[in-house]
Amino acid sequence: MLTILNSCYTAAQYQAGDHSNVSAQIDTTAKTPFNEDEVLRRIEQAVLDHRLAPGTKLKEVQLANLFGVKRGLIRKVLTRLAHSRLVEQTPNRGATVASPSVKEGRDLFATRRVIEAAILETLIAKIDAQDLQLLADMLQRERQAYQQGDTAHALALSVDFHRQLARMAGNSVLETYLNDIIRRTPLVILAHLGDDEQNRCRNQEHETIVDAIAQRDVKTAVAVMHQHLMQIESKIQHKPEQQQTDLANLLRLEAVEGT
Amino acid sequence: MLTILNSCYTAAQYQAGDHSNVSAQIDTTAKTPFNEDEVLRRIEQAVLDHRLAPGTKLKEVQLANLFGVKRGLIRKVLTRLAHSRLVEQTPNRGATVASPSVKEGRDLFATRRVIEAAILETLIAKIDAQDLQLLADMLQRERQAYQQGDTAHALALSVDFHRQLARMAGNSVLETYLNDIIRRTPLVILAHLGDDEQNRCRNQEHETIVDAIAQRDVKTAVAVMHQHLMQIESKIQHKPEQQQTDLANLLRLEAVEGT
DNA sequence: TTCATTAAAATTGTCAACACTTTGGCAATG
DNA sequence: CATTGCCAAAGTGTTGACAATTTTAATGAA
Repeated sequence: MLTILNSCYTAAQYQAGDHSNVSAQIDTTAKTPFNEDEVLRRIEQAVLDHRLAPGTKLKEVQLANLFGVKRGLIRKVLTRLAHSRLVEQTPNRGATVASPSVKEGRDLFATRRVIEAAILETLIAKIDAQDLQLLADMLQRERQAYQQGDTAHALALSVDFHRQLARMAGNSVLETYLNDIIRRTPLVILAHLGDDEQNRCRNQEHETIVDAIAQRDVKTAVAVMHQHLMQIESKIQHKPEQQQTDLANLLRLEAVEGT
Repeated sequence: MLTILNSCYTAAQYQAGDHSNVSAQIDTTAKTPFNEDEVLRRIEQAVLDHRLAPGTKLKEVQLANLFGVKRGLIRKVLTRLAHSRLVEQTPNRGATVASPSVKEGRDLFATRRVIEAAILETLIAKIDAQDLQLLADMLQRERQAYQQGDTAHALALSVDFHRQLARMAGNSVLETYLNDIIRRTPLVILAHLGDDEQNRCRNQEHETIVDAIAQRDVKTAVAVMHQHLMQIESKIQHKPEQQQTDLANLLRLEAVEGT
């Protein structure tokens, strides 16, 4: 299982249509019967980690080989991804990683401010000491990751922070919407900001938000959150050209760290 | 095409599994090659019109026969409906019309208040005379439908009003979310309120909201909208038993009015 | 009756094979 | 040299047949 995913084959082989080599390796070694949800999760994660660039073509057979699953399964996954707007599907022309417009990016951020504000308001009205402690612990870990320079981990924890607020607020619809927005945000950032360090959540601001929550100060919490998100949103404007990424490398990499 | 849909066969025939009769009728007369979107739209519309009760079983072959399409297409439609939470799918056990819990109903309404407020705020900042006139026209038609006692039409127009505000606001994400909520609301109402006249938008309040918009009075508009939604939300509490509805009748009916 | 047990029927899930559409290159044409 | 028409290759879309699972019905024992 690890063998497959560590084994080396060039991207050229995929793109030239030379799949025989790959298929062989996967067919023989593939002891991991990825299921639908698992495949979905991995592609989503690749987007979340800024490893899948907007515009990347997602071919059904290529993905099927890569994961060692039937094409039908990939088809279902692509449809689901399309529904959450992570990929765009065009009839007879297949699927590509979505490339949100500047307008869509702004709408997304504007809506995010509204949703996060609602989450804070709901959360502050009901949060208890235990949850506050949990948040404090998360911040601790996040700070640590930043200090150790583990950017990838820090990014993941930073996303988790926002998700955790939503979960604690206890409104399943708000939570779903926030998760939807979070999944789509990396594509906006990649398409219109570039993958800078700057364009990420700052730990400092997360701490300020938790302080305000602890004080039950809705106004401050919302204001800081607003500013926090604006920091990134305000930079959305220009659109550098998009590079076609090497699918195999990206997904392979991720597959290694998984079980 | 109309022939099929007007022709009479009892619900018992479906539920007893005697599909041969139905299939014959549809196979011979079916000149309407419903496509995926059309099938989806009709089922959604049936929910929106309070014609499909929560908990109704949706069998693949039954639907396929009813619409005169392949099972594969129905399968895709059901998946899409499941994604927007209008139906619930359980592996190997098929799909049923969703039956949202009281908790989910409350979350839905709470979120709706947030979204509609954001829409009003955005809209008031940019609305022009032309759009205001359009809203006035819509209200006019809505009032008329109420006065003529055409409840079904009034309900449809009432929903349109909320949708139109979202469209005019110009934030595609907010619009999508509101539409999502609107689609799911009838199920909550049916499951926990019953199909009373009372549990619907009041035209009067829509007029008040438009007045506030015209005055660019965000605070009032949001307050009235809040109250408007609360009126319905506050009643969600008890849950009468659910009747299993006769699918054929409902969808047939709808099919007749369509093109 | 009530509860297991089992067989049959109904329903959902999967897949390989085929059909259809798009893409890209090449040659002929103007 | 640009344009058009054509063909093969690469992709995507569909379907009928079969596999797997759940539901229903029937049977029999306690």
